[in-house]
Formats: sequence, C-alpha cells, structure tokens
Amino acid sequence: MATIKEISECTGVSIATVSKVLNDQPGVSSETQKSVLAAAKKLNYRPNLNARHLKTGMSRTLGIIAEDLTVFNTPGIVDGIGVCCEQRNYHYILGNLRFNKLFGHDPNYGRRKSDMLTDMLDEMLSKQVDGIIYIGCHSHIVAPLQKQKETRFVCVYCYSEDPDIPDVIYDDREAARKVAELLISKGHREIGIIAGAKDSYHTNNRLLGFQEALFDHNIPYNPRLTCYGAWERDQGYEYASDLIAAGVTAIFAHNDLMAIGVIDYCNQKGIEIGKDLALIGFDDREISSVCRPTLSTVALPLFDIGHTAATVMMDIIKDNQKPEKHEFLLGCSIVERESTAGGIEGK
Amino acid sequence: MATIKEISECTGVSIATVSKVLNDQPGVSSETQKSVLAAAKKLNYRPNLNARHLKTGMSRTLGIIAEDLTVFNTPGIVDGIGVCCEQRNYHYILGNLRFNKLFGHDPNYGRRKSDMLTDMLDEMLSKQVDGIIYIGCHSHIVAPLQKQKETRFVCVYCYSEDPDIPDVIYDDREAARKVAELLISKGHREIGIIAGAKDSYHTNNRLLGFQEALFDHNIPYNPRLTCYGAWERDQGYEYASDLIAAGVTAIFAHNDLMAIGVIDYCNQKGIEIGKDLALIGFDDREISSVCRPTLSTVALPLFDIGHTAATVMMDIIKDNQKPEKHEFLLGCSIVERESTAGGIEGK
DNA sequence: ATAGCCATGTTAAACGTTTTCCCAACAACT
DNA sequence: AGTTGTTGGGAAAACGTTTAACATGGCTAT
Repeated sequence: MATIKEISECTGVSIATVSKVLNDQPGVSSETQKSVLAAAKKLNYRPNLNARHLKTGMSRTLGIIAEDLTVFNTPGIVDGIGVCCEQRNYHYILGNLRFNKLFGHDPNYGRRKSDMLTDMLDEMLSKQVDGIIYIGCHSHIVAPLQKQKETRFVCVYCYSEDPDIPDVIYDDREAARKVAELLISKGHREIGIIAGAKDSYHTNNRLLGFQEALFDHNIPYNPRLTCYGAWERDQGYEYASDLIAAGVTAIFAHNDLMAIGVIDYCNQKGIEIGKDLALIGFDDREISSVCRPTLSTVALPLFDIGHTAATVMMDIIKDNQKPEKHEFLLGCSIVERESTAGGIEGK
Repeated sequence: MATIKEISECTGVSIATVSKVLNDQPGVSSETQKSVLAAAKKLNYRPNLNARHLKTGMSRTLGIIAEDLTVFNTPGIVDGIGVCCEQRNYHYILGNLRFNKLFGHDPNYGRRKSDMLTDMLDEMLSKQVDGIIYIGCHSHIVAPLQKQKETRFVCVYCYSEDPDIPDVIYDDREAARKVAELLISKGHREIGIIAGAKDSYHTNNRLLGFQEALFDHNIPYNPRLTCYGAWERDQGYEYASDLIAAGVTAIFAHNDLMAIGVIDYCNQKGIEIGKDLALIGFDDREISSVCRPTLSTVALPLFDIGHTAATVMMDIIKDNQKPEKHEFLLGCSIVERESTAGGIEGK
C-alpha cells in the first residue's frame, strides 16, 4: 500500500534518495538511511514489483512451463528450481499445461498442444520473464518458439534437439552402469533386462550403459536376456516368466511398475525375491518402498535437475550468451532395499 | 517487444484508441479497429502486464501458497485452481514453502515457519495479487496475517479457525458415512476401524459419520472395534491382528498406508482380502491401485477443492465482501477395487 | 583565493499502460 | 439558424518505480 512517495513525505527526503536507500545504492548518509528504513518499516512499505519491472525491463523472474504438474517428478524439479531462485534472489512463475488431462469441461479441451504452449509462453513473456524452463517431452514444439518469440529456453527432462537450447537431463547410461555394477558385485552373471520401449532413448542409453559394465567385467552380453516392454506392469509379469525360465539370477527392470510385475510373478510362484532372484527397478516411485518385498531402484536427481536448470538459465541471462555446454547430465543414485538384499555366494 | 505506441505510429491513430481496441471498448469504428488489430498482429504485439497492472492496480492474479508442492495432493488442487483461472480469465502465481524439506543447504534452513510464510506473502502482495489461496495445515499462522497485511485469504485443506477466512475442505463425515453404507450394503455388521490420530478432526469427523450410518441401519456402534493409529503402516498391521481376533468381517482404515498394513498382515496369515475380509482405505494414493489385492479407498475431490477455492476467492474479489458461507464442504467418492469385491452373503 | 573534488541530495524523464475529459464533426431536431 | 445529441477520436495525467544528470556545500590542495 505505502509507496516511496509516502516515505519521502514522511522523512522529508526526495523519492530518489528513498529509492537509493531501498536498493542499497551508495551516496546516502547513514543518518538518512536509517530514517528512511525506519519510515519504510513504520509504513509497512512493500515495493510495487510491477512498477519496478516496468521501469527496469527485467523481472528477475523465470517462467516454468510444465506439461503436467501432477506427474510424479515435476514437483521435485520445481522444488529444485525454487531453491535456486531463492539463493540467487530470483522468482519464478509456474504454468501448468495439463497435457493429457483435458476433459470436456476444460477450456483447453480439443486445442492443439502447440497452441496451448504458445499461449502460455505469450502470457509469461507478457509478464516480462527473463527466460523459460520447459519441463516435458515436447521439445520439438518448443524449439521453433525460441527464435520466433525471441526468448530463451532451457529444456528439462528431454533432449532439446536444438543446439541453441541447453537441456538438463539425468544420465541413463551411467545409472544403468551403476545398476550392473551393483548386481555384478553381488555375484550375478546371468542378468535379465526388462527394458522400456524399443525406440526410446532412455531404453537405448540404459542398455548401452549396462553393456559397458558387463564388458568391463568380462561378462558377455546375451541379447536373449533383454526383453522390450512398454513400461507397463503386465510386461514385467510376463517377461519375468521368460527370463527366470532362461536361468537369470537377477533382473533389471527399466521402471518400477514393470518391476512390480516381476514381484507379482515371483510372489505367485513362490520365488523369493532378494534371495532366489535379485530385482532392481527405475524411478524410485513411492510404490517401490511400499511393495513387498521393498524394491531396490534408481532414484532420479529431481532436485538437482531443477537446481541445475535454473542455474544454467540464470547464467545465460547474466552473460547473455549460450552456456559452454549444451547438455547437462546429472547422476542418479541407487536406493538399495530388500529386493537386492542377498548375494548368490551361497550357490 | 512491440508497444501500443508502435502500433499507434504504424496505424496513425492515437495510443488511446489503440488501447480501446485492444480492450474491446466501444467508441471505435470498425475500420480503425481492423487496422489496429492487423498492426498488432503484424508487430507481434504482446501487452506488458507490468504496465497494465501498475496502472489498474489490479492484476487478476491469485497467489497460491503451498506448504509442500511434492505432497501428493497439492498438485491436484493446483490443477483445479488453474482451470478455474483459465475459465474466468485469471492468472495465478504459485509459492512453495517446502516446509519439512529444508536441509542445510537451503536458504531457509532454520527459519521460523511464520517468517517464511510472511516473506512469501509479502512477495506476492508486491506483485499485487488480488488474493491468496493457502494450501496447508498452518492456518493459525495465516489468520493473523489477513488483517495485518490487508489482504484476503481462502484456506484449503484445513479449518481456518477464523470466521473471516473461508475454508474449502472435503467432507470427512460424509465420506465415512459412504464407507459405512457400502460395507453395510455388503452385509457387514461387525466392522473394525483403524482410525487416525486421536486428536485429529479428520479422525473425529470420520468416526461421527461412520456412527451415523450405523445408527441409520440399527447397528450398534462398538467402541472396542475402533483403534487409534498414527497414520503409519505398522499400526495397520498391528491392529488388524486385534480386530480380526475380535471377529470383524470388514475394516475401514483411515488412510491407505494403514490399510496396506492390514494387507501385509492378511497376506502373511493367509486371510483372503475381498473374501474373508473386506477392507477400505482413505486417500486414493497411487499405492492403492498397485498393491495386491488392489485396495478400495476414498478418493479426495482434489480438483474440485482447487476449483471451488478459486471460485470463492474470485467472488470475494468481485463483490469485495465475505461469501455467504464460511465453510465449503466437498464430497468424496469411493473407488471400489478388489479389497471390497465380495459380500458376506455366503456365510 | 581558486580550482577541483567528494559526499549527499534533488529534478525530471522514462517505462507501457489505462482512463478521464475534452473536441470535432455531423445529423436531427425545433 | 440554433440547439441538442451522437459518434469517433485525441491529449494528457496517472500508476510507482529507477536513473541519468545536475546542484549544493563543504573540504583539500595548490
């Protein structure tokens, strides 16, 4: 409510001086400084950011465009962005496209995704955001907008496919390598893989990383022990049967849901996971700590992804040029639970 | 980038007229209207919302303060708010306090919650939000701020405990009544309850609703069959043993996690849920559709809560006075899954 | 004494809008 | 012809800031 004008009247000093005090600028005696600050507190002063941003043309605000806020990983990423903003005195505004959740009553029902994204982008640019962090998998829609709208993007969670747009993603390959190392260290040599969809880069990179680790340990890679699923529970169940029949002692499922399918199968057949069979999933969803036995899995660096994305964006804004790297790969960590408890040394 | 000034130069008409066209105000010939709109499109015009908000003193923007964005229900509520905003041409900005998640590296580590909330509120008010929707359980912190900061709150997900702050919550009592009705309709008369914490209003209201339904069906309420837990899985396991020993044919757990504990116990003891015992949880977390057997549960009207809260807030803004109601109670729905599949008519 | 300098303040323009008030032109009445 | 009303449009102030440019009044060094 109170403005610098009122502070100026209250203290008998000009508004320019008040502004200087409020922005920690030099050229003000400590006396006036004190009286201005006192008046500001007394009047319950709060800067009008609209005025400030209008004048400066900068908002110190990042726009976040998320495809779906209710998808499990998005809030974790937003958390990381938020902390980075706090640390560097930035703000953010969050836009939620709600892709895949648009029902009949929704104003956006039936619209094209690219139009929705463009509208949201326009709105954010209208608020003078300094850059946009995009969380989603439609980077092909995003890419052309960077030039057209003269703004800056950072893509999170997907390859940007555009050399001018940095992306921040987790390292599938290294994660799979870690998984393999863990299983190998426990004595497993016949390891089945229930992979994700065949054309996915997640799948491919995880397979590559896994093979690298096998190679390092002189264990031959047997393609017969890799099944391609579609991220669904049923496929975990189905392929568990095949792989166990083929004699594997461990299974790496490319997500937790398929791993749960494996658990279903084993529980039904009396196979004891953690003892007869080692099992490890991917994603560290809530279910992996709730299922029985609890599931070892790969935890995604959600917070770091968000934090890094924000850092990259702010550096771009500061230096006004592309960052030195185009891709920021962040490491995952393995969460060990009951499903990888035992080794096979007893055999 | 382009401003109304440039449009005015481009079309040869004054900026006042341009503004009128852009805001659909009368007093402009359709000719000039067309030429202005054409120029706007050509120049890729986008209104500067900072300027607009500065001038009008209104931002058509709601502030959302969430205690923790990564808690499962918050994004669903934000979804509802977002859709309401779209429908009524509003915007929102989201603040995430991250209570309970502040580690050493966090700028807010060690600060008092009320200070953090106050700061976030100040920031939002600095952006001239028209009102604040608070999602969390610290309404006692919120209440004094409404007067002090001269703003408007709507509380979501908690009783506001202040007659001047409307709250939007789901109806625990009715939900429990529905649960009881369902179980009774399946023939159950000896129903155990694994309740939540003893002092919680959730617990109390659910017990009241449950008792009402029992009364309606002339079934006596046996307090011995109600155990008070603390929302944790272990208590589900523990009390399942007691209740089953006491001869119940159905259990109503006050959250899904405790229900999972019941499942643990039954799986271990060979009790078949859905046949030997009916089980129903509360919250409809992801786990309830993943566990085996799948769990019937009470789904919270997250979207509606958000949508209603936003509607209430906008009406307050529009009419500039308290809404007729102080409390908005929204109904839950029951999701039936395997754990309540059978009746006990066979007995 | 004069020039130069520093420390402290002030004036005023500008940011991009909205909005009130006014003006001109013209038509339609007495 | 004079009054009135209507319609399309413009001038200018205002919103609350920031900031460049300028003013003042010592002080120091010549």
